[in-house]
Amino acid sequence: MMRGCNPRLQDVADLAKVSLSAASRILRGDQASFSPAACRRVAEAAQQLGWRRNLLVSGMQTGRTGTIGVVIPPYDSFWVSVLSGIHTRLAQADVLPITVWLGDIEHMPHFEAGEKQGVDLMNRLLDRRVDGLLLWPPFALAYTQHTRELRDRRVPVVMIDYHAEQAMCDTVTTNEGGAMRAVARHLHDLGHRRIAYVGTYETPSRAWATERRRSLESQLEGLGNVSYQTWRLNREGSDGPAVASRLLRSRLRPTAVVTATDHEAIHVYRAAGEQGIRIPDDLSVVGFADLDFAATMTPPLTTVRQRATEIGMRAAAQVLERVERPAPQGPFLPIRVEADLVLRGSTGPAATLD
Amino acid sequence: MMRGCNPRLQDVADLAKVSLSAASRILRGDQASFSPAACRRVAEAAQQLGWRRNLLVSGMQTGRTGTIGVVIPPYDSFWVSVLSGIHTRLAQADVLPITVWLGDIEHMPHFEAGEKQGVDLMNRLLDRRVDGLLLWPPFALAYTQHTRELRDRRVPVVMIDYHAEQAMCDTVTTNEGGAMRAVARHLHDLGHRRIAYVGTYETPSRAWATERRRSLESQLEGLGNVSYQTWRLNREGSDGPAVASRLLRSRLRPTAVVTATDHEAIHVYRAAGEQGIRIPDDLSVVGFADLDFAATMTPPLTTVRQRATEIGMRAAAQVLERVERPAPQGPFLPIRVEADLVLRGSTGPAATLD
DNA sequence: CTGAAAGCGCTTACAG
DNA sequence: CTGAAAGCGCTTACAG
Repeated sequence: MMRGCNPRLQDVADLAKVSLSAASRILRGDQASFSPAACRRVAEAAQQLGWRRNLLVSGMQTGRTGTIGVVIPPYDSFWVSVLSGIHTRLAQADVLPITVWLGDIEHMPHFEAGEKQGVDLMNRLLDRRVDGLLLWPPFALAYTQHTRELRDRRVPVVMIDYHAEQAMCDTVTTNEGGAMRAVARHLHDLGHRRIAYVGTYETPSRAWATERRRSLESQLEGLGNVSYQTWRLNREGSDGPAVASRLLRSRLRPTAVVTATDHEAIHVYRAAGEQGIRIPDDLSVVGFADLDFAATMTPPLTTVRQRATEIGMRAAAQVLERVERPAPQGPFLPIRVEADLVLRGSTGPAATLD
Repeated sequence: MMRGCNPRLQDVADLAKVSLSAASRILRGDQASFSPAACRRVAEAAQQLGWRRNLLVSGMQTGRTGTIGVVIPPYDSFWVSVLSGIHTRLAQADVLPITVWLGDIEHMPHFEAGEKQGVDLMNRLLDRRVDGLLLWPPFALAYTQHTRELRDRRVPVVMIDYHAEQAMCDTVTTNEGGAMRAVARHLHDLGHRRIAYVGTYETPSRAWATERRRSLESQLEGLGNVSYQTWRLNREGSDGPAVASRLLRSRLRPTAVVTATDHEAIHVYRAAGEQGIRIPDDLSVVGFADLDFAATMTPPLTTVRQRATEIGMRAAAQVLERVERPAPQGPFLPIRVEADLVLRGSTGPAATLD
C-alpha cells in the first residue's frame, strides 16, 4: 500500500502487476525488453498514482543528481545576465542550478570571499552531490588551493571571468585584448593622447582586472605617442569618488578615461560634474560591461558590451560537457567570448591640448 | 576499503574501530551514549579521511533535504534584494536555495507563467524533495490550481507579493494600503487635486497590482475633492511610452502621476520630457518599489521603498517555520511588511490650476 | 554503552 | 521477455 504522500515505485509495480525491477526499467525507457501490454499498464499505473521518480534516490544510485552548483550572486546586471544564460542552458538539459553566495548582496561592491567560508560553501554544494560547479572569481583561489577537500572530489568546475597561468579547470572569459584594442583605437582615432585608466584593486583571484588593465596598456603602447596613467581603487572600492576627483585635478589632466567597469565610470561622471568638466567636450569616458544603467547615464556611456548571456550559456554548456565526458586532469579549455565596443555619447574628439 | 572518491561512513567506522551505527550516531551528535574514547576516534577518523555526510542519502532517510525551492528570478533590483534576504535567512539555518525560473530574464518585463510550464517547474523541484517552496506571483495560479500534483505533496509554500481571498498558503506582501495612504497624503498636502495612476495589466495572479491601485483609489476618495483617473498598460507592458504620452496630453492633464512601479515612472519622465513638461514644476511623479535607478533619475524619483530584504527574510523564515511545524490545512499567515515613502525631487507643489 | 539488522526508494547486474 | 536479489550510503528502532 501507499504510505506517506508520495507513491513509490513499488505501488506502481503492484498496480501494473509487474515486478519492481520491471517497472523501474520500463519507466526508464527500456520498453524494448518488455511486452507492449506491460509497458502500457506501467505507464497507466504511474500516471494514475501520480508517481514521480525520487531524484534523491536515483541520484544516489547513478551518481548523477542533475544539479549544478552555481556560486554566483546576482551582483549587477552583468552577473544577472550570466545567471540567465546559465539557467537557460541548464534548463535545456533538464538540470537544476543550486545558486549560493556569501554575504549580503547590498554590501557587496567589491566582495572577496574569505577562503574558509568559500570552501565551506562549496562543500555544502558538494555534500548535495551536485554534478558540477560554476564559480565566479572570488572563489577561484579557495577552489584551487583546497585540493584535498574540493578538487579530489572530482567534480568538474568551470570558472567565469578567471584565467590562471596554471589552469586547474575550464574557464570562460571575455576577450579582454580584443575589447581593449577597439577601445584604444577608438580613443586614438578621436585624437586622444593623454589617457587614464581607473582600475579596481587587483588580487590574484581578480585576474580579469589585471588582464583588462594590461590589455589597455599594451594596446596603447602599440599605438605610440600616448601618455598613459593608471589609477586604482582600494580593496573595497570605497575611494572611487576620491580617486576620480584627484584624477581630474591632476596636473596633466587626461582627455580620456577608461574605467575597469561601468561602476567606476559613475564616479568619473560625478567628479567631472563637480569640477565643471563637460563630457564628452572636455573629457571622454569609456566604461566596461554595458551594465543596465550605462545607456541611461547623461550622456549615455560609451562602453564595452560583454556578452553576458553567451558567457553564461557557454559556461553551462561546458560544465555539462565535462559531466558527460570527465577530464579531471585536463587539458582545460580557456573559452574566450568576444565583446563589442558600443559607441554612445560619452566619447568625442579630444579637446585641443592646453 | 574506500571506493570512488568520497569516503563512506563505513570507512570511518572501520578506521575508528566502531560499528557503522555507532559512527553514524556519534557523528550526528549523540556523544552521550558513547565512550569519550570512541567519540574521539570517530571524530579523528572522519577528519582524517575527509568524510562528509552524503546529504542525498540522509535526505532520503530523514525526509529532510535542507533545500528550499525558490521560483523567483532576479528580475529587477527589488527581486534581487528579495532573493538576497532569502539567501541570508536560509544560510542561517544551513539550508540551500534551489532557484529556478522560466524564460529569459532579458525578455521578462511582464512575465506570466504558462500554467503547464509552471507546474512542470515546481514538480522538478519537488522531485528533488525540496523541503519547501517560495514562489513569486506568476506561479500563484499554477500552484493553487494543481492540487493533486502540487498541494497534495504536502510541501509548505510561501508566496511573495500575492494575496488571495481564499488563502492556500502563507503569504508575504507589502502593506499597500499603508503605503498608498502616505502617497495620497503627500500629494494632497502639496495641493494636488487631479491625480492619475498608471497601472500594469491586472491578472488574478498579479493581485498586488489590483490591490495597489485600489489602495490609492480608496485613499484618495477618503481625502475628497480629488479627481482621479486610472490608466493601464497592456499585458506585456509594451505600450508604456504610448500610455504615458496620451496621459499627459489628456484634456484635463493631471498635476500628479502615481505609477504602479518605478518602471512605469520612466515612461512618464520620458513623455514629459518630450512634451516639455517639467518635473516637478508642472508635474509630480511618484513611483513604487525604489528600484536601484530611482535615486539617480533626473530628478530623483519620489517613491515608495519596499523593504525587499525584509520581505525575503520573512518569507524564508516562515517557510522554515512550516517545515519545522507543518500546518497543511492552515490557518495561513498573511504577513504584511511595511513600506516607506521616500521623498525626492520628483514631487512638488501643484502648479496653479489652469 | 554498543552492534546486528532492517529499511529508505530506487537501480542494476544476474539468472532464468 | 521478466523477476529475485544485491546494493547505493546512510539512519533508526531494537536487542543485548
